Amino acid sequence: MSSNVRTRFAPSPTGFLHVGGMRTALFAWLVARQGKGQFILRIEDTDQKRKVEGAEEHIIKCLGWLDLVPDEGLKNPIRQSERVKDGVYQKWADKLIESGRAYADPYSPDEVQKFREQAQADKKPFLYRNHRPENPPQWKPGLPLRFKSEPKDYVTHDEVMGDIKTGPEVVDDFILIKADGFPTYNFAHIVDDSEMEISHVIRGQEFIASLPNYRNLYEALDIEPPIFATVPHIMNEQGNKKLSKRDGAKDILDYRNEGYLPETMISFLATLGWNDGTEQETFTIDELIDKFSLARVQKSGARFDERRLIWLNGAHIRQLKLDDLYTYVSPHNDDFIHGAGYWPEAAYKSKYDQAYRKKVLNLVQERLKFFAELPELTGFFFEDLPVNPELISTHKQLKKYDKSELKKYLEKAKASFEGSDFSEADLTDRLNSLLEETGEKPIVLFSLIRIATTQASSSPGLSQTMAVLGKEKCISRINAQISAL
RNA sequence: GGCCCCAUCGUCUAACGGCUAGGACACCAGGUUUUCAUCCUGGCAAUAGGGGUUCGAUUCCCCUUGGGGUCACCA
Repeated sequence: MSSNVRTRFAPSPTGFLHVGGMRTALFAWLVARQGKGQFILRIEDTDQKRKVEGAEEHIIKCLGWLDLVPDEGLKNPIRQSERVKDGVYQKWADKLIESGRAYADPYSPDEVQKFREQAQADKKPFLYRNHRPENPPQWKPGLPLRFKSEPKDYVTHDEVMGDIKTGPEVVDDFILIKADGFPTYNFAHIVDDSEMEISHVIRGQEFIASLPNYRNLYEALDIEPPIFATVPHIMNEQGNKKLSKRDGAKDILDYRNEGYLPETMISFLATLGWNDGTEQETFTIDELIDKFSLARVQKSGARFDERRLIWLNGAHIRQLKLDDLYTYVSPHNDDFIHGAGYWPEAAYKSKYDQAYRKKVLNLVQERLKFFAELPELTGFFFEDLPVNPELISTHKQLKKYDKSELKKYLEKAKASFEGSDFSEADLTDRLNSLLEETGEKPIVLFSLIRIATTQASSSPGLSQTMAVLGKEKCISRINAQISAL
């Protein structure tokens, strides 16, 4: 066996990928990179019934988004269904039949189900081998082929979980080849991992109970087992079950579509159940290649807390250069952004140019948590929002004021702004003078002007915002507010 | 029910058997002369319970409790 590090991501194409699956892929990719080995994508499509159209393309797209590019299996995906056609699994199955380690299962699914229900009624785990037929028929296609196990004690080492001790009671005769001729996962992955010289099998916790069965099959097949690494599940927000699609887990591409950065997702996934022992909170992909280790992966499941993801993305966005941020939020040719990109539609009307949009973006960069928030944050920069009386009637200070008084202040402000060149500095000066003139507190006067000029519940700094909006818009909006009072 | 795994603030987590159990998210308060946000400062908040071993236990052992996984012709 080669000592080369080779890891694989082996999803079944049954739907979209969520953070749990994506994290497993990331860990496998990291182990391959840091071992200077290969990362292989293998599509486990042996269940014809559960196969979902487009799922394979989706998986590749997800890997591409995070730049976890497979060294093998990308251009010509390795599909188990095709290996079935090539007779790969049959060849190994024949070996087992010859050596007496596989036999035909003569029972119908209903009969097996009865055994299972009996075991359940007796409050005992179901073991098929308790019903192992004495003289099984000659195996032929159309019958399930079962592994003839040789139950025994095992101590199985797992890179994450440590040594797992099990007794013979967990080793059973499982199905190798189904009646439809396709191999089960339990059989196919072992054959494939061996033929593809996979060194580390990194997968979710749901497989840990099967490890003794796999050990038994490895022995029967005379295959040296790979290194096992069992990664605990990511739990849902309530923490009571593993994160699942059924349970509302989001498609990983939804995060891309909502405007999360790939580097955010990488750092988030890596630190969900792993840390390097220091107080470092975020990691670049290069730091992860350098520092990641399976041994430091948490043994218990971590809950998925989207708030941390949101915070992390905001932090990454703030660090972006303006031009890079602009590229991210603008329309590109990708299949997921159309028309105005993340901008409000109005941002692409002819009167707004790139320079204007960049000025706007610069003002909202520090408050942007994900790109999909952009229309809400910037709408008023591109179109006049209708006067919203509630902004004043619910304002904790302004609601105490008489409308005629507010009108008076707005008239004064307008008069001052008429003479402004609308540079940020001049506007700041004028706003401060207005404060002295009226003797009002900033919270009152500035809130009033902010509401009049934006009609939004919050905005960037007032003089900055006004400078970007320009004189014409500000004056006309103040007029609109005055007549609405 | 059998088997396996797990157990530190609300959440993610740190702590060769040895400081007042540390950090981050979230939340709360104050500051950065408008709001929101950013940034800064401070605050709240945890070793599931019980036995051992030890001078000393978050750490090692046992029991209990709790949580998760698994017991498919799904992966």
